[in-house]
Amino acid sequence: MAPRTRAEALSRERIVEAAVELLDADGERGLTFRTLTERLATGPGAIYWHVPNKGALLDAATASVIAAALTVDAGRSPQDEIRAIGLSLFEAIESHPWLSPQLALQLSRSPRGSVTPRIFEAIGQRVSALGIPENTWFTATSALVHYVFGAAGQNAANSRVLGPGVDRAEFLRAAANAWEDLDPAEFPFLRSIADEVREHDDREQFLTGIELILAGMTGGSRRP
Amino acid sequence: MAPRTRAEALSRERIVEAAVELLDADGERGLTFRTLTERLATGPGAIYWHVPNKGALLDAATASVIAAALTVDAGRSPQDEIRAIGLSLFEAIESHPWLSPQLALQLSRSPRGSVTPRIFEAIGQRVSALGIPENTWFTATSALVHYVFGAAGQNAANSRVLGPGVDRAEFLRAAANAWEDLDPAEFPFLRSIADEVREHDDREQFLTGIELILAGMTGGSRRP
DNA sequence: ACCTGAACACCGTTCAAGT
DNA sequence: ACCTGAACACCGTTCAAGT
Repeated sequence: MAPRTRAEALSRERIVEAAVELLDADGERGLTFRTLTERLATGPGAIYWHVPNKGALLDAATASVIAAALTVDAGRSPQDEIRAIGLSLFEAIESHPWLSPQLALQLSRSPRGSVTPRIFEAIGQRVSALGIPENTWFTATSALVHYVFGAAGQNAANSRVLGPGVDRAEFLRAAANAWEDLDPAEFPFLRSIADEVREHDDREQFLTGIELILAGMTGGSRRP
Repeated sequence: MAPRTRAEALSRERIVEAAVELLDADGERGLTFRTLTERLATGPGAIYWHVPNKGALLDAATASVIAAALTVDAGRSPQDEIRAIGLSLFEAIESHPWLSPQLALQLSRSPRGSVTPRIFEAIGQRVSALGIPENTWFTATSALVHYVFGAAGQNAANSRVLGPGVDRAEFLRAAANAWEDLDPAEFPFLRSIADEVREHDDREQFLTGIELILAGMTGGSRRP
């Protein structure tokens, strides 16, 4: 993490880029105005000239990573593209775990922050191509987006715990073992699925969840 | 927010209780060791005697609110109880918006933090009573939990933006109007659902999403 | 217009000292 | 065993001053 000598002039893009690198390297706590100024070989005042505050900087970092994740190849069906977008977001959050709480905050802020609207738009376009009634589009899209965020968030949290040194299979095994040791009276369900936890594949499970929602949307019964 | 004279001795419970009150009143930034010591009429050292650090305090506050939300009356079917638990969590997060990012963090931490396992257990018990194949329980439960968290998180964010003074209908109207003004080429979907956004009911939409997943689980086709 | 860097207010946490 | 409160290291942000 050697401080870089200032070749080019400072710019909003260079600041955001450096912020993403710091976040990727050390998580939320890796990004402070001290680490940032050191990395960019400048002072805090210079950064405040380009960015109004730290929140805006986090927003910009989030937007730049998500925008890249939302561009996926054309698929052979809307369903395929929904799977592709979901998986792309899933992987983006997996490799940038700091995105998860950030997205949770972004989710609101009305339609101001451009991130959530873009995700809604990307998935909604495919939902509207599924051939389901127009008055179900909004709800169906919301369900998909919420599921993706929830699932990806959990996964991000896992990969955060894992860290660089920890083996994934090892981690799952330990978690499953811990669940098996829980009080049978209080946690019968967790004990019953411990075996499955040990062997499951995150990505596959994520996609199966999308499948559940797609099945409910296109084939399932509607609520009375 | 008058500082309370110290009647009873300090205890972990009294500290957690005060923390929840401060969080409810002013969100995450409302809880600092200064506001907490002022409220409890004591010094920081006294709090550190009962609680190891701020993270643990937030965990305890989360656990206390979630535990209350997870106790629901017996329903007439597993589906009914799943709806009841989902709605109860939804409402808990709605009235304690600080729960949302906190849950996102809690989600991982292996099975250590007791919160996520309890939610999994509560929903999983009902899923296992649905009569679907045992090897689908884990994935189905995960999908439900992730959906609940994602949806509730969005709603929490909304209610955070709303604040005490802002009208809900007003807020939705403004959001819908903003979406209608977006570039038609870039955001055709958001424009098309603006009307629906204006009139939708959060709680109903949330439950319909649960219905989608339930339908996918019990009736829908499975992925080839 | 863009950058410098000292200074400010505030935060979580520690710890020697009291009872 | 439980509490006090001054002190420490660190944080985001400001702003007068430079170029």
